[in-house]
Amino acid sequence: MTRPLFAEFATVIDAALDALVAQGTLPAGLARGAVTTEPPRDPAHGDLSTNAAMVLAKPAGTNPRALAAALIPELTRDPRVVSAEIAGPGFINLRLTPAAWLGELRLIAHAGDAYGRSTMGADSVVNVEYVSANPTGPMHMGHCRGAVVGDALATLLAFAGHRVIREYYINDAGGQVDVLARSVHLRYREALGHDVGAVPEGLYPGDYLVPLGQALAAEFGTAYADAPEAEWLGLFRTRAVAAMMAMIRDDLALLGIHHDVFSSEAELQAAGKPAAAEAWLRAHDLVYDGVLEAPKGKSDEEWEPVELPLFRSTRFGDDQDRPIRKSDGNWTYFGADLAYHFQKAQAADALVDIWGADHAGTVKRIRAAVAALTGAEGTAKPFEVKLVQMVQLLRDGVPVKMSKRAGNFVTLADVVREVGKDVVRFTMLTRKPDAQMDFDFAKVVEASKDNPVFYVQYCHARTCSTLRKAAAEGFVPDAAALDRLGDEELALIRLAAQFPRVIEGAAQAREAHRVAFFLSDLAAGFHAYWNVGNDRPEKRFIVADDAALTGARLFLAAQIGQVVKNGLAILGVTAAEEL
RNA sequence: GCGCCCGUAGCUCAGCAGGAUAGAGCACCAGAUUCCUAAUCUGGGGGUCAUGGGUUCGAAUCCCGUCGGGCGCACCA
Repeated sequence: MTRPLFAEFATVIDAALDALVAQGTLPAGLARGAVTTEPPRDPAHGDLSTNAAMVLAKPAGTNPRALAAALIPELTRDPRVVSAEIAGPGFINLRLTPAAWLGELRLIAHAGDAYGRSTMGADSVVNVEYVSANPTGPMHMGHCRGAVVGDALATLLAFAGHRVIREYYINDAGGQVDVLARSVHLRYREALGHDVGAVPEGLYPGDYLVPLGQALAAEFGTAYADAPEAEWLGLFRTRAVAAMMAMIRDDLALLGIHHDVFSSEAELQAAGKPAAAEAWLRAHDLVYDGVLEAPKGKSDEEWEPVELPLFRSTRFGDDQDRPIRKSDGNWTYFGADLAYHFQKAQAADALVDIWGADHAGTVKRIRAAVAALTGAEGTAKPFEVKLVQMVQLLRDGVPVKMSKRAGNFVTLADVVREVGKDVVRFTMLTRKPDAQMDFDFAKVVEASKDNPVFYVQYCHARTCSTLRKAAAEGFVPDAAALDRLGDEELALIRLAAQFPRVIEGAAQAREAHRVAFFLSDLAAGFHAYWNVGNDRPEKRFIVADDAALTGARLFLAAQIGQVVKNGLAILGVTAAEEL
């Protein structure tokens, strides 16, 4: 066998359905997309369960149980099937031979680091844009979750057979980076000995700009100290953004995150991309000059009706048409972002954006833009925005106070230094992204079974230590006597064998956290099996007077460790060999 | 006023493209541990899946309404 068991049986079921079609029992051409092959919720129901009869009964004009009855003789032809029975409303439950499961164990050993890899993605290109923090300062914890979620998703998609582009969009064209440039200029003058006093309201106060000011003072001397802004703004902006991006890359590297592509908004604009997009949209009557309505529910005292070039996002489900340029003629963030997404779409088959939840309000317009720009001929490129909720930092249950104004936010680098990359990454994936989460410094480093990070890593380390100890006693993993493995061991194999399914499901849903939850389950299963050995020494991995059984058990331990390792690799977490 | 996300056990959360008796951990209760595989273990109680309708053979899951919580609502990125 060269394919994971669940994938293998999906085709077995498919073939059985084909046989029914050939017999004339089942009409040809029925859509089988809803047919599933999965483990039953209750293990007592068997090893594999399919809903094929239930899903196809209606379109076939029959009832589920009758269809199931016809399907069963076909399914039991497979020598790996011990029994097939109809259950409940029309499920077919299959029991497989132990040998089938032992084969899966051999497959894990054979595939090694590639176990779970899928060709589902069919080499299609997915662009995952994540982080994209403004280049105005170091990464703080607000960016962290999106960074980890995006990075793990990118790895997951690659594992599932996609070609992945990891991309970072640098917002280096708006007013924020002018503010940055001014803030740096202040530090530059400060470095030259000018008395600058307190950092004025509206500029970035953080100390991280001090070294840059000093470097610029060393490089340019007093040349720009009293010069008008127009003479230095562009230069300082460029230098500041470059310095901030270097800092951000270093911060990301601490988490093991490396993007393939960094796209600059300023370069995009300089290359005329937004203008080209506007022209194209105007030609298709998707941009027009109009006046927005005053926002409802707000006082309209400050409201001034202005004619602006508006994108018809309402045609694609947005609540309001959106301006792509400001009244001063500059591009709005959206105007540039729209062109940016078009650019990304040209180099990819599908797009995923990872955004902070505070940007939820702009999802509709960008979705509309992608639909408009990529859907002109035929179907639009698949595009998803994944929102990531905020993280509340706690220290022993007490919220960590942060004030952006004072500049004393907790940086990502601080947190990684304190608790480590692996803890940060795994913890960020222990909750679905659209739920808020707490990150408690005390809890995430706790070495107990209550901490999933530890629990999963300990599982891997335990398999390693077992193999080390066994080796010292002269035992090695050996598949020769796998048939000595019993029900407890087979249960563990069944659990591990779900890994390929989990990968495909998670990739399809673009949800890397499912991998983390699966690993917790697998670790729980492994630890539970281990604990059986407490009371029953004959169930331990090393049974000193039975080399064949010990070899088989060690083989099992090695493969469980392998699956945990593969899962952790997707999450970007080190599979430590000892803790 | 509108939009988006959320509402599952006392607490923190899963629930896999609707599927079989809704799961896990914590907490709680009752036991176990002279054996070192104790970085504990076994067992147990506990849920009208916010709520009211609808679709379906079948709904925590899909649709609509209501209540409650969070976030966002012009040329700021």
